[in-house]
Amino acid sequence: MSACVSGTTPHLGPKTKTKTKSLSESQSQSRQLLQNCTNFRQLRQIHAKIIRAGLSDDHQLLLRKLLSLCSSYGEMDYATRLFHHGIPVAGGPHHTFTWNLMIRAYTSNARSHQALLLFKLMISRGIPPDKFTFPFVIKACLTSSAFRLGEVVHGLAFRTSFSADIFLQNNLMDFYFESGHASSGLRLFDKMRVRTVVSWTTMLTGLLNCGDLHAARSIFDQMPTKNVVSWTAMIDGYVRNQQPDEAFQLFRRMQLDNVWPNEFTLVSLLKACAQLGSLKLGRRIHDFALKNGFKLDAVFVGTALIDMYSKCGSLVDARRVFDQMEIKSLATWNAMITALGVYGFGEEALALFREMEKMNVQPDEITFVGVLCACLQTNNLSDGCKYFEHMTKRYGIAPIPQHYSCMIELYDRVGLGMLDEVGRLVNTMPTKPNPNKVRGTNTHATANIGKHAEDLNCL
DNA sequence: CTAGGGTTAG
Repeated sequence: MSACVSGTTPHLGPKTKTKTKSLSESQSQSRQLLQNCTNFRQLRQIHAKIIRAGLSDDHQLLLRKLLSLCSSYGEMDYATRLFHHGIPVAGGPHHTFTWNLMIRAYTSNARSHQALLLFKLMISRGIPPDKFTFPFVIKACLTSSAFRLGEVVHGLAFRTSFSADIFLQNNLMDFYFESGHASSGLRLFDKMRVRTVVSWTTMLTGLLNCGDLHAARSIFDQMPTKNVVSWTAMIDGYVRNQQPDEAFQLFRRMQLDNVWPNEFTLVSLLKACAQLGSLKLGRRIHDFALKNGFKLDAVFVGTALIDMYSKCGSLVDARRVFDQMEIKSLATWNAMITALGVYGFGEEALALFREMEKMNVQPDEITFVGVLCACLQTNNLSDGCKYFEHMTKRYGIAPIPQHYSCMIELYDRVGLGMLDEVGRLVNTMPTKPNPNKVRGTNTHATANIGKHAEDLNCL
């Protein structure tokens, strides 16, 4: 199979028609091929074939298929060129779909700025937006923090009949809450004539994110129907407010309501176990997850388990879960490295970090909190300095207060007579250290670690 | 003809 597709500039091919095959025939063939397309390489081959075969008037359909595939492969540069070559300049109402598709594609590929530019172009070209356009654009405003523009778009939609659309209203509520204008979000919610469970849950999480647990609970109690997302949002609200008992109470009520938990629910409950330091409860959740077919490779659950075990005093179980996970995320590595460091296995933590590097997983600042903590555990000042430099020079990661705390503590313990070095380090800090926080990086339930000392001997 | 939203780790 030839991998080489001529040229990198995509377009939708010659205007002249082929004589060998009927157009509808080759078009349905291309459609079939696109249906089974699994990667970008294949896509380019199919695209080349489409160009060779020529296209009928109905080529918008193939264009859309190509565009949505590009979007799912993250190939937005290719999609952009395809779009601008393939979209008719004049445009008409039936092309709105294609523009919407592109706007959404940019946003879901972290290019919401381009999504907004395209929306402006769409308006200036006179392509009429429809009820799908506005929610997509509001989403783009949210992810690119374009608050003023969001307000303008809201106003624009308000002058159309689309402002009554429930999706747009939910989106706008979310937008106002997320950009710190809770009162606007609240007003919108109050004015809504029809509300879905999503409207209520958006309201609920909006209030939780403002830190208003009471108002959130009141909304929760007023909800006409609740689903697993609403229950989980409320449970997680209690966890975030350090009320694990309340979280579990709610979980029991949820089960009485015959609502089945999902991965999100389990993650929240595991966080609650960690707060309680209850290994017993944590193991029960773990058993529950295994019995009910929740995969550890659903990375979030696996990582939450590692964190729970480590905070509840069982490093062995944490390590076991880690080793069982075939798919690991950056957070998974971070959780395990941090756990080893906290338990005093500094060498093992550093070994794991090197293994992570070998697997080409890019570390972040949290990774280095774990790494520097590990150096602190082994009182190894030279390692600490080495990794501190490794972090800033090799990875270009800017130090955060916890890094400085670790380093200062290290100098303090090991580097007697190195006061000059400490002073130099402090002077490079963007913000001055908070003495109360110097030892505050360890959130583990330290009291439990002693109780499970036998676990440590197994390592 | 075909689309869209709300809860996730350290």
